[in-house]
Amino acid sequence: MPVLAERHRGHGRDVGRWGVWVLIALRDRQMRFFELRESIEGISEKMLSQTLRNLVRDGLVWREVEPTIPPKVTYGLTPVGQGTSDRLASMFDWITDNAGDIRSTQMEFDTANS
Amino acid sequence: MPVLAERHRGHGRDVGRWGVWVLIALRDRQMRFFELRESIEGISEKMLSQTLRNLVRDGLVWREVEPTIPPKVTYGLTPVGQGTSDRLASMFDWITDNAGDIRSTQMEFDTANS
DNA sequence: CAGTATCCAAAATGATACTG
DNA sequence: CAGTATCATTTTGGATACTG
Repeated sequence: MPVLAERHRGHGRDVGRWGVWVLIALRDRQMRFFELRESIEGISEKMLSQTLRNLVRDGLVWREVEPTIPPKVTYGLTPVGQGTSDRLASMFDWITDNAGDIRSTQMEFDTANS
Repeated sequence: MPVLAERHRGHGRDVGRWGVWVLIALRDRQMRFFELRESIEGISEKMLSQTLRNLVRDGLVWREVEPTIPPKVTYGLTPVGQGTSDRLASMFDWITDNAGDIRSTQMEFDTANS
């Protein structure tokens, strides 16, 4: 999903297939890096790190470091990120609520085209 | 963006980076294939065709063929697709309205990290 | 703990040509 | 007009090892 509704290269940035899940994960509460890694099934450290960097750059997520040893790094939603996440969640809820419809349509489609 | 809020392979389907733009484009009115191609800047026929097939499969978009020569094929949003598109648009509007914030955050970020 | 670096595999996309 | 087929390329992601 692109941040900034622009398709032209140079502006905006794509948060990739993982960005939406990070935004959703942070909706309930702020989290440490490892908590995000554990709560987002299937994400690698590399992709989580990369996705977070882009979201921070875009101002949707903030990052706070406690320079202890070992360090603690916490992430959370900024106001803009919160609004984005809320609207994203609304869309997900809509899709989930209509999952029955979607599934049967998919099955009909796959049956018709096999 | 995944259709069906599931990350596990086998279910849901990814409408890719173009799906959101198709959903947005069809928000105002139904369109023919070539109209979509012209209104979505940068999309190739291949990707448009592929994206539309997935959206139809997912029941977010309907497809109607007039078997004339040459054929006319029209696409539009189903009720589920309309709801999805509305919520997507709401998120885009939010991001657009906050583009100023986002841009300055990006610039600060890029300055700080160069 | 929270990353980065490197290398490789896989998937998505683009360009071009072609068809009913 | 509305696609599909094929191939090249770009992009993305995963595995692994390493570091402050």
